[in-house]
Amino acid sequence: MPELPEVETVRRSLEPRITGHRIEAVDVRRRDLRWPIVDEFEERLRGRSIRALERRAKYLLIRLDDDATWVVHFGMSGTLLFHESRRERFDKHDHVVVDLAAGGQLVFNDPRRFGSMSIHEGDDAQLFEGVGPEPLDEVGFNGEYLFAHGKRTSRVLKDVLMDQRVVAGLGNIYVNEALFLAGLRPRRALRRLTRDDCERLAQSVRTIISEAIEHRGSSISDFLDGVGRMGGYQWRRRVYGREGESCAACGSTIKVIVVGQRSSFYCPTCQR
DNA sequence: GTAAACCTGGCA
DNA sequence: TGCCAGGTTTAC
Repeated sequence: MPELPEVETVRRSLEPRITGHRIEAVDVRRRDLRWPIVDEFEERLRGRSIRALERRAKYLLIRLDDDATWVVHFGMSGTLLFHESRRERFDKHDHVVVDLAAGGQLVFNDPRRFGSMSIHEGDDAQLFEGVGPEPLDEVGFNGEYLFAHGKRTSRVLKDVLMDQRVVAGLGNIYVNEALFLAGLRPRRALRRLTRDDCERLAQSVRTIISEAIEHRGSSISDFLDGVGRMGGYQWRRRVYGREGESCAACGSTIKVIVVGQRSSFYCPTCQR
């Protein structure tokens, strides 16, 4: 589910509701997520106040008043929902329940358990070691960066953009959409692109990610923000999940191929 | 590099 | 029943 725009949407929805609040109780109902929740998790959170909410790549970073960070990754199916009043009955996939002193409650739900949660001490450097630049950072991520990277790899565009070490936060939906906007096929080799191609591709990534954040992410099957609202970008998809439909730009039939084990949707006419 | 693995639910 | 899914790690 969540790529960068969805995580950012969760961050924005939760920020005004939980910033400054103190954590009163923590109930871990299931510890075997993608990485097991450590035994000390509850005691590290209990009594702390939430100082700020940030995001890096696809990680939600909940800053605590002791300078530790509560790190959340949503995997494919995770949600973190804020409830104004506490609940007592839980779904079988509600794995972590955090009660706030003011009366609210945060519930982490994740049917597939590809998500994870941990407490990180100190600064973020080691946490994000090897993670690529944010796509909206024009200094770290731009056409020249992609062009230079192309000199070091024979990989195809789809693989490169999906690689979190190259650029952080993109996933299958938005890589497909960015490649459509750039007019480039998923199987094109990065090393074969011109500087102009790379510039257009970097710009397309930024455009798609910005639009997706504006529209509060994509709810294709089950994404919800921090208060249970669906996103709106699913209505604006141009290729992802549209196999067999006609391209809005040219009318050709959208095709799907598998690249790097993931479905890649593209318009055979608009993308070359 | 490429594939298989993790896990559950929904749909053909 | 089998295949597919917004992700990431691990193992040939």
